[in-house]
Amino acid sequence: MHSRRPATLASLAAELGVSRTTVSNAYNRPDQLSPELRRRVLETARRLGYPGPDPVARSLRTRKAGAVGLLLTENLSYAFRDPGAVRFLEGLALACEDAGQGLHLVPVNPERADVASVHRAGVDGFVVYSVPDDDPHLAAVLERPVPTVISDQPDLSDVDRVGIDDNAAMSELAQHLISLGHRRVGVVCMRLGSHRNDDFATVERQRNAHFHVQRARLAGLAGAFESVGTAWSNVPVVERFDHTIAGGATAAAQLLDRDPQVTALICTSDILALGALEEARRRGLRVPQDLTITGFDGIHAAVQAGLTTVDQPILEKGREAGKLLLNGPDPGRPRKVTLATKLVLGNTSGRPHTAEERWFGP
Amino acid sequence: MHSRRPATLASLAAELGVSRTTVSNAYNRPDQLSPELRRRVLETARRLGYPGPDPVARSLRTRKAGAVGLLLTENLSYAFRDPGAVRFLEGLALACEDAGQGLHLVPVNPERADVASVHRAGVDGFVVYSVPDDDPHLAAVLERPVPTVISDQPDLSDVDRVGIDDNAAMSELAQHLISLGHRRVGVVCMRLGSHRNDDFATVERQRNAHFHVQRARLAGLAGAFESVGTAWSNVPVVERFDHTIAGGATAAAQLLDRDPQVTALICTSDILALGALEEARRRGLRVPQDLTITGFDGIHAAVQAGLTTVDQPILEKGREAGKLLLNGPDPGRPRKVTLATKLVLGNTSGRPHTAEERWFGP
DNA sequence: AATTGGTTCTGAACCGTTACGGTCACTTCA
DNA sequence: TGAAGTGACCGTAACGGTTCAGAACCAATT
Repeated sequence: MHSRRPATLASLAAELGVSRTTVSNAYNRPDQLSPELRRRVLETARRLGYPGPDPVARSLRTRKAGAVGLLLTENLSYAFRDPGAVRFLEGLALACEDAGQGLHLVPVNPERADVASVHRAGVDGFVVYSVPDDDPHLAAVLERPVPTVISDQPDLSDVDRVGIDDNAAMSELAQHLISLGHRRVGVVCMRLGSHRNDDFATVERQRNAHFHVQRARLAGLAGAFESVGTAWSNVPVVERFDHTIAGGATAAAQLLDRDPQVTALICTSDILALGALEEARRRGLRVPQDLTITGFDGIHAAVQAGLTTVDQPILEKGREAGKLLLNGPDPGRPRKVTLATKLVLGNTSGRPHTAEERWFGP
Repeated sequence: MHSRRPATLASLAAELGVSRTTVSNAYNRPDQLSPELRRRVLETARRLGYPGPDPVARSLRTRKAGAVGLLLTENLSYAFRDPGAVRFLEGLALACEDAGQGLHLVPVNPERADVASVHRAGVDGFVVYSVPDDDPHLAAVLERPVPTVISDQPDLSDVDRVGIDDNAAMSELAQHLISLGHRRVGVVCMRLGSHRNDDFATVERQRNAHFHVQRARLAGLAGAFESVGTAWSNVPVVERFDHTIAGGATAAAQLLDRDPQVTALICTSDILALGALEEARRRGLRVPQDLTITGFDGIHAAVQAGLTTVDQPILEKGREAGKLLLNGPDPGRPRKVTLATKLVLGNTSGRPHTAEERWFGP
């Protein structure tokens, strides 16, 4: 009984001797028929096991699905594994529940370029979160005749976008480190391309990164440090494909092995920074006395750990993206929303050792 | 251009002078037409801005939506706020991505009984997670002619279910406490009904709780303690409607104010237990020397905090629910999957003070 | 010459609904 | 008393596809 669809609106109408329109109205516009007839319709429906108008057929006719699609470049389950993604989704969910809209997570296989899932999603619009510039799924989304809002990346000129000023935010963080006296630093960043490169990233690779956000953050760092005379090409930048604490730890290790003289490890995400903290502890390096470590994002665990980081309003980003998609009556000009960030000074950043201290102790 | 639908399969066919079938085949069954014609179809599609077959129309015809619906009783955003829910969803997402299915989160307003969102969701089946026995949304789901799997609660005899043995698991935890010597205990539990009662719960209220899981856990406790002579009606049970750490803290306070002699605080969730820990710290009570505190669930933060708790495989529950829904060719008999739990002995449980210790110190 | 088999394409039915523009009987009001 | 209104219901035409049983054609076999 729970798996057959015995009755349709038409068969119900036939049984009752009324038109399909009337049955439809019984469900959707109670004021269009007499209470008595409506009662009879509903009662007969119950008797025949008619579950009410089919949602898909209704969607086809009304041209609305009652749901927004979410595309992210990782596996579907990543959405629930990464604290940042979870926070973004919470915000998006808030916008959806306000509007009574469902949230349809599109399954993506990052391995194969299987765009079919994008074509199969019955949604009224898409929110795209943090995908690479050249993601084929994104291209598929943009081909669909529904509104789209991109968050974080990429920044396409003719598509709505909500994000932060990654360059400026990272630059501000860099200024902080510079003012503390750091000149010789290392960087741990997230993936810069679609293929795995768990290694150092050349300046060229940084410039050509397929991820707008990482590109902007690195550029912010580069600009700040260049301006005080640190040649960026000498700054080691290690990349990690997987965004995990363990990855941050091994990246930090790789960096410290290459140049034990660095006084600060700048990570482009909190997750990576938490890994770096682990590695520092493992090596017996005191933070921040022996090594400064910074993150980016302002996730809960990082703030709790006292990390110096950039707090960005991830939840609001999700909510804003949802609002833009749902409330916006689709104006002509693409909308660009840039939210504010805040530098959070934790206890993982401090003055580097002076040369003397380095040799003779503080 | 991104918001109009200029072309349809039919108009494309007309333009090309072929039948609609052929165009459809070009997308869905490439082997059914010559490569040359297919190329022409696809190229003309691009020229006309045809985005490919409409997903909703396709769903109507094929009778499959390519997505599973998720119903939970709280606001949509709660799914991303509660660590347990997030973990469950991660598991469910794993099952979905394996099957290439989308995940459609149904927006629910716990205030109004707005069942329409359930009727509007175009999905091939539902997973229902932890809703009360009498939830109207659940009733609406069961009326829909699609398969359904319920996780945790409620346990309806004719619906697939995946869960744990809450009664036995809690009983095992109780045995542990009993063997340590605890006889005078207090309990903090989650909501037992649909209306708010942030207060003590009578035995009757416990028995009639609309949440199967809470009912079973309390019953497990009651059984164990009754069997060693502790009259359950004397055991104070405090209920909290909102599942938050802050709620756990105030509940613990309420309990300790009522009976400062309790030697253990048993919480039916880790979140509540983390709150209880906070309150104990606030009062200067040492855990476990002065007070034993236990949780339930085995979420990350709890294990990290060294909480004595019951570890339940939340992720596997989600994944199993998804698999049941997606792989199962709908056998006649409803399937019941019960996963194993594991008692985790942390450092928040210990022997209670003896009478002498209580008065004269250990 | 008739049969067989394979490829390529088509016609028509069907999926289950809602939007739109009526009709019809029955007041109401001047 | 006739015109205008109102409430209740209906017929038709989409909505945009997929599917299945053939038709048409051609080459190869009997």
